[in-house]
Amino acid sequence: MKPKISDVAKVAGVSPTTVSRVLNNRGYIGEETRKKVNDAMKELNYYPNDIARSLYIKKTFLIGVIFPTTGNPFYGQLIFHLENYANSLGYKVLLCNSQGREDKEKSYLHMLQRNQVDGIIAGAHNRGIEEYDIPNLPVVGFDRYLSKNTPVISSDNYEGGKQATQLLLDKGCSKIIHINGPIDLETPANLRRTAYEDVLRDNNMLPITYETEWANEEVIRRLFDEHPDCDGIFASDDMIASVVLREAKKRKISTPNQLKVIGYDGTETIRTLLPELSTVEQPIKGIAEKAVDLLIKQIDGAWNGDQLEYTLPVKLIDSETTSLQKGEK
Amino acid sequence: MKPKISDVAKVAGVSPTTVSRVLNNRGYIGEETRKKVNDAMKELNYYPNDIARSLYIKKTFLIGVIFPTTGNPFYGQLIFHLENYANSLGYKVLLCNSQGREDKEKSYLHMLQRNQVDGIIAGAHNRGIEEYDIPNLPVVGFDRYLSKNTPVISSDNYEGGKQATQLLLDKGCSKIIHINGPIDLETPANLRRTAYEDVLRDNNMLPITYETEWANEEVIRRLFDEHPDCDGIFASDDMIASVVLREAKKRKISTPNQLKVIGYDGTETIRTLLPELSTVEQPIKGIAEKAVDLLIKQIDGAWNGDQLEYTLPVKLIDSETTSLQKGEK
DNA sequence: TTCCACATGTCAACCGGTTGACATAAATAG
DNA sequence: CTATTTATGTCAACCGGTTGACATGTGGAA
Repeated sequence: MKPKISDVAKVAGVSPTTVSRVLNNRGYIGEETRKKVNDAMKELNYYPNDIARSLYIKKTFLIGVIFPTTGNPFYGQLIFHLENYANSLGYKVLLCNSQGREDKEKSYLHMLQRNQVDGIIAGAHNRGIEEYDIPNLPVVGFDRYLSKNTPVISSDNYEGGKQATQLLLDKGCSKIIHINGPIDLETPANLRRTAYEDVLRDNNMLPITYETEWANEEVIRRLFDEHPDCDGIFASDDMIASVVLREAKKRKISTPNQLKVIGYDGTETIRTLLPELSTVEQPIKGIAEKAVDLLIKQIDGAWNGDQLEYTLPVKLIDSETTSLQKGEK
Repeated sequence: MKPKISDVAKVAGVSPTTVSRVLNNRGYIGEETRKKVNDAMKELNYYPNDIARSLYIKKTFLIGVIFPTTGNPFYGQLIFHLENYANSLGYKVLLCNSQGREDKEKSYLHMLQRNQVDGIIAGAHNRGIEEYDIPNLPVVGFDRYLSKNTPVISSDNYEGGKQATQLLLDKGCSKIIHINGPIDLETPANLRRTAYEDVLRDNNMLPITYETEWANEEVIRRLFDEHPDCDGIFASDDMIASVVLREAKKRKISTPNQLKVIGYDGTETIRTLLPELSTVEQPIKGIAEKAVDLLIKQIDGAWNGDQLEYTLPVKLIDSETTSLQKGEK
């Protein structure tokens, strides 16, 4: 059986209360006693039962993290930073892969409540769920409006969309098409599209947007079929951009000569595997830290609740797929 | 304050014990009573406190998962499947990104014990830690020997290494170099290297292996500098392979004509971003499910402990970077 | 000498749900 | 009409650590 406080007390020759005092640094403790207790803990390989502790103090130091899947490099990296930063602040992460499925997300939400998590960070690409309005449960959203009172962290989607579109224009594209996720998702990421449309209209060009949930080849083939004269594509994520590049290659459309492509996200994985892809890099680490900070502020009751949206700057990466070719304007 | 069992009992007009009976389906319960209780729970938005429950039943349904980082597509995907499958069996996942750092891994190990996890799944690329020999704590390793009694899941590393090397040979390569992780890590993944060396020696060729912890450009540049006549590279993971491809391109070495390259892992991410890369695909989902099954078997005391190594089959993907070019033999 | 900071012990309540023992009563079966 | 099954209540112990109240005893300062 696992040793408990009373076992440690017995070995150390002190009372259980004293052990608890050592554990929590409360009251007066003599140096030798502290040593005896610590030695006993080591000898018994004792680790305090945090479950019991949590029950009494009504705090678990657990945070639930709900995202579509760690398998996607963007979320994988975001979750890495979330966990890493949370850990450095003494919090632990309960992982939930919702796969964008409403039913899974709901059941995770219940599970997290049963497990008495101190707070939840939930992320983009899930359909609307009203149930995030949980009394006394701090929540932070990423690129996603969860309820009227939950703060949302995003990168500067409008600015990113604007810069990406403007870059294609500057590099001489005359027919620019945008590929985005489904617009019915209520997410700040839609601002990328808004920015794209604004920039095009400002330049008297017609915005055309294709919608696709994932990096769906079929949609991209359709795009090429319907717009053979397209010479610039702004994809709302790098995976989609890479499929675009591939399809262009298949059709002997040269990049960047005939077609310029820019993606979105700029994960380390993409920067390693596909450094030639121009993209808009999101500050993933910054997003993660902001989200955790904000959540813990809520947990500690130190959040005044006035600012609901937090926007972090993006960085344009002008790489080979948008290079200005000689001979072009 | 959060409602508790006694609050539910009050609203439903029954005793706390009856509520518990409904919750756990124990003893006799009348249909109307069950309904009254369920209604009361809904009305109060009641979720049983699993912390309290765990304390009594001495079981948390938590499993700790320790891997270098969810940011890497391979681990990200593996962890996705681990969580997903564990979830389907009623278990929850506590996420730990060790970053391959021994100190972090140790502190995670202690954290997990304090949190009373039912078991731990830990993965490759961490240096040796003796402390995995924890009495009464089920552990499963992935591609990593944790202690003499912990079972290890791996894909068939020897077969994978053999097939990869053989493929390069079959496609006509005459000087094949291998790039691997540090050999001092005690992992079954070293069998990839063993297989490579065996195959080369069987063909009277000299095995040459470069070691690198990560996808390190410098090592790869050195390889090209020192062996300009190399015409086949077997990289022990796809990230490294992609850096090889890039360096080759930089040096105007054409792939696959002058140089054939094959990687290892075959994650979805790589298959999407770099489908031209030949690789050895690991059965990630299968690995995850086997690991969870084995862990839960241990937890349930249903593991006899006789078989310590579990090997799953790999799949060779012969794509463009190893294509046989016309004109070559 | 007196008082107070320091050090430790004893005891019991508490966190919220689980479980077994036992009591009671209605419905159903033999 | 009795025996059994079904349905529910009361009560208390328990899981393991936390905390406050209170007692006791030491040594040093005033």
